[in-house]
Amino acid sequence: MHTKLSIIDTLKKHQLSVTDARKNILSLFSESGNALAHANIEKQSSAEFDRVTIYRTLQTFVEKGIIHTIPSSDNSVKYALCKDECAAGHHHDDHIHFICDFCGITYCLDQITVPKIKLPNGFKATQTDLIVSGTCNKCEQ
Amino acid sequence: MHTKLSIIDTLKKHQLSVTDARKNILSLFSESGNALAHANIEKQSSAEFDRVTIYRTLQTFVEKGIIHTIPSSDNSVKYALCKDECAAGHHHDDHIHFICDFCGITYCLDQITVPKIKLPNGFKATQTDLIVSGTCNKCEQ
DNA sequence: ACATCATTGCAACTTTGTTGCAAAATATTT
DNA sequence: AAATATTTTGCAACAAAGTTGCAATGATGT
Repeated sequence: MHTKLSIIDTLKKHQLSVTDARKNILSLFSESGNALAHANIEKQSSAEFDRVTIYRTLQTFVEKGIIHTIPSSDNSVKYALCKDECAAGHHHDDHIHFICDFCGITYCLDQITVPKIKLPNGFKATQTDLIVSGTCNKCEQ
Repeated sequence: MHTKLSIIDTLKKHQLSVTDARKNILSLFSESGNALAHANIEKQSSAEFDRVTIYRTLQTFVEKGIIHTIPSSDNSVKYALCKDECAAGHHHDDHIHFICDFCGITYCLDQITVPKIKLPNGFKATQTDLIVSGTCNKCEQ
């Protein structure tokens, strides 16, 4: 097992200067545990930071390998914390994302890994995203 | 095997009135063969149809089961023709989508089906999207 | 504490998506 | 085939989402 890095240590580890916006937004992710969309962040850290700052912070975090994007069908990309093995430019988030149709929460199902897919000749995969949607364990009756 | 439906027959089959916009946009899909984003359609049928018409047409096609959406990480949902088994409200597009990082083309790899995923207790899947990105067979050297 | 470098907020803008309504086109009835 | 009913389209106006340049503020290392 590994020890959980503090917010500040995580930023320093990725050679980022420690600012209020970054500390705040990063802690939103670790507190929530699940994926967040830009809109979520804008509401939760309400009126604290400029929209532009949030855009740029998310962008920086993705570049540095702190968070990764999760594709979606409704024009609202979500972001979630990467596992520790992710480094700048090298994302290794081969787990499954589950989007609940009822509560809207996006879960990272770290336990389940994406099965290897055999592609047709000439196709080479660099990234694989598996997005499952349906009903989560809180919303089932 | 099944016989390929004409553009007009496809529209009628789904109880849609046959209009220029629908014929035109639907034929763009069957000619291209691959997935198209709203932006592609707006360019290809340039200045012919209002932006709003394209939005509404795509929405209608999705509702009727003529096309399906393909999630993406860059805030640009793409659309592709459904296989014939799709009906209104019931999409059965359990194939893999491949997005080429170089040419940007999104392929529907109909040959390969998405493997069944065992979810944690309490999670029920209604839809599964598998998006692979990398280099396609035209762009490899 | 100071100088340097990076980050933030503001303003202005572009792009993307939505809604209401009148005009035009399609479908339906006689 | 013409008249009516129903849908669809385009326009305008708007709302939301994302981008860029630049001055001011804040962080970092010596």
